[in-house]
Amino acid sequence: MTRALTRKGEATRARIVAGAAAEIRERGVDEVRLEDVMAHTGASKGQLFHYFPDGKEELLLAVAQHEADQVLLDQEPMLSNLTSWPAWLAWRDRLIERYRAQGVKCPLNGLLGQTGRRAPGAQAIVTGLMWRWQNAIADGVRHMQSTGDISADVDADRAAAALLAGIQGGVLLLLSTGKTDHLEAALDLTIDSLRASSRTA
Amino acid sequence: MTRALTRKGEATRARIVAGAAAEIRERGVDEVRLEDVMAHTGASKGQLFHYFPDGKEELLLAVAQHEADQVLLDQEPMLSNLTSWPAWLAWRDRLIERYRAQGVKCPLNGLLGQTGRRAPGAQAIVTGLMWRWQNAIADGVRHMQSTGDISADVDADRAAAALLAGIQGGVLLLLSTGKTDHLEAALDLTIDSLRASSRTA
DNA sequence: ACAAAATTGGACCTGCAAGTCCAAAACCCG
DNA sequence: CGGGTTTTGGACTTGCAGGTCCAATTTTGT
Repeated sequence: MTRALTRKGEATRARIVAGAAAEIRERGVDEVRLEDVMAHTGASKGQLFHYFPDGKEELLLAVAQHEADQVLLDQEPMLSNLTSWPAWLAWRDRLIERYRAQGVKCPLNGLLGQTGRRAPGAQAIVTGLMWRWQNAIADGVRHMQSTGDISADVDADRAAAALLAGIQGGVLLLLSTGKTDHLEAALDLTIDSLRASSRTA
Repeated sequence: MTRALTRKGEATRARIVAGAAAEIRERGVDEVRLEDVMAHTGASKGQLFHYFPDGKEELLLAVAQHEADQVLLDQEPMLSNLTSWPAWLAWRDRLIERYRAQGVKCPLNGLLGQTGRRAPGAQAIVTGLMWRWQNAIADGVRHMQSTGDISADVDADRAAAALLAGIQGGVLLLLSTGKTDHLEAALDLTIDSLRASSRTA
C-alpha cells in the first residue's frame, strides 16, 4: 500500500523532510509555513501533498521522527560505551558541546508542544526517544556497577531517570537563558554523585 | 498613559486573563482562539482589544506573567522555608503532588515554544521565573549550610541550578510520559546527594 | 517503444481567526 | 444632573495558509 516510491521519489521525500527539519530548527515550528518548505527545498505544493497526503501534520510527524533519531545518533558512539569514567566524561563533553553549538535551536522543543498535544503520534515519538535514551544511560550505569565503579545499591533505572531529567531540564533552561550552566551543573553533580556512591558504600 | 482603568475595567481585564489562562492550560496555546476566550469569559471582541490593544500577543504575555507568578505561589510557604530536612521533604511532596494533579496541563510549556521565540517579552518572563526559583532553592541550600546540614564545600548556586534542571526535566518528561517518575527520581536523588555531602565531608 | 504508474508544477479554492470600526450603554465626577 | 470618558457588543473586513485539483512530464517495466 505504501509501497509506491521509486528511487527518485524516496530522494525527494527525504529532501523535503531534511529541508523542513532545518527550517524548523532555524525558525521554530509555528513560524514555518508550507510555502517556506517549498521555497527552501525547491518542492512544489503538489509534491508536498503527494508524499504527505495528510498534509502538514504528517510532514511534521516525519520531521519529528527524523530529529528524534538524530538526537541519539549525535551522541554516538559515546552513549553506547559508558564503560569507564573517562568515557562518561567524553559523553558529557559531547552533549554540552553539541547543545552549546545548537543554542536556542532545539529540534524537539516545539514539536512537543505544537504537535504533542494534538497528534497522538508525536507524543509516541518523543516518548520513544526518551525511553531509548534513558535505557542507554541505565545500561551504562549497570556496566559501571559490574566493574564496581558504581555501588550495587544504586537503582540503575532510577539513576538514569534522574540524569535524563537533568539533561532535559538543562536543555530547557538553555533555551530560555542561552547558557549551558544548568546543563553542566546537572550532568556534573549527578555523575559525581554516582562516582561518590562507590566510595561511600 | 496606561492609567485609565476603572474598578470595573480592572475586574474585566483580570477575568479575561484568568479565563484565558484556564483555557490554555486545558487545551494548549495553539488550540485556543480568541473566540474561545470570548465564550469562556463572556467577553466581547471589543473588550479583548480594548484591554489588549496589541491583540493576542499582548494577551498571551499577560497570561504568561499570571501563570509564572502562580507557579511560585503554589510552592509557598514551603519554598521560602527550606530550613530543615523535613521542610525540604515537605516542599518535595508539594511539588510532586501539584504536578501529579496538573498532569499534562503545563501552563508554561507552550508559552515557551509558542511565544518564546517570537515575543521577546515572554522569554524574559520565563527567565525571570527560573531565576527567582533557582534563587529560592539556593537560599535554602545556604541556610542548610549555615546549620551544618549541608557541607560548606557545596556550591549553593550550582547545586540549585542542578536541582532546578532536574525539576524542569522531570516536568517535561511528565508531559510526554504522563508519569511523575522522573520528577521524583530527580528530586530525591539530588536532595539525597546534598544530604550525603554533610556525612562524607 | 509503449502503456501504466509515479512524479511534478502551479493555479485555484476555502475557511478561519485576527484585527478593525463604530455606535450604544454604563460609569465617573463636578 | 450632564458632559466627558470608559466600557461593551458585535457586524464587518482582510489576509493568509492549508488544502484541492488536474494536466503536463518523467520514469518504470516488459
